Amino acid sequence: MELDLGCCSPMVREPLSAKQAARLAGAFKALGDPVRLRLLSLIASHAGGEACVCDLTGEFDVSQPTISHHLKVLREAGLLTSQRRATWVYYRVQPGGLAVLAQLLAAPVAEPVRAAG
Amino acid sequence: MELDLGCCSPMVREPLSAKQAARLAGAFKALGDPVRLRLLSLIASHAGGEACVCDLTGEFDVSQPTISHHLKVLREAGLLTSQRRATWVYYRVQPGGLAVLAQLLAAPVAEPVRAAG
DNA sequence: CAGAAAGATAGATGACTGTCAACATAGACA
DNA sequence: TGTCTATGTTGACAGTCATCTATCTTTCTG
Repeated sequence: MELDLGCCSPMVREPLSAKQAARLAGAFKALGDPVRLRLLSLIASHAGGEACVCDLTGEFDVSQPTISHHLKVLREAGLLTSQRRATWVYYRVQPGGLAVLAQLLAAPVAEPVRAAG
Repeated sequence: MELDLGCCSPMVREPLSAKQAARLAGAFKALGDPVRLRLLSLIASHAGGEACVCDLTGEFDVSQPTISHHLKVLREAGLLTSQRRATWVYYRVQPGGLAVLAQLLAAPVAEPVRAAG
């Protein structure tokens, strides 16, 4: 999944279409779990920008299969990529995945926004 | 709820604490529904930056109580505020609510990120 | 090939969530 | 006061999700 949204103007400028909303909601839902958020930030801030599962499981109170499940959710949401090297599987943040979401949340809400049209 | 996170450096710079992650996950979970995403963008992009429920219900295929429920979720996530004026209840985007999340997602992922510390 | 280690998958289960119909509440107005 | 309109709340139900244990696949090493 690529999180291609047609494009990416802030959602406070004009109403999202139902289709865009469905797509985006999937990505945000993936972020809507504390374990997954921490996984993401652990991976992103890890040396080299990548981490193997063995680097991650020790950080949580949940089982290895649960970690594996969450990684899969993040991968299918277009937020992570994985690569097997020898015995280990390395995850890294998908370039641009978070950026698309950040841009959509970017909000000039300080000033009144007029109706699109 | 105020979405006060201590602060707001990008989550790709250093690992989120479990506490921060729990707080943030609640906000992202609120965004993780297509109806709520559209509600948010409809309100934000509506004339005057606000909309009453009557402006919103017609845009969806779900019942009014369901819209009311979603608005409550967004309000409790710190993303919307509401104000009753006469018969109508007006919702507007909570200033800074989305901005906190956008900043957290802000990601210099193009360049390799080194381990924190 | 056997065994070990890393990670993924399958199936089960309890908790949560989105939805609706029915009812309750708040304000406007006769 | 009573009634109408706009919203919110409650209770129920079906579907989804996070989690676990058990098992499987892949890869390395004797």
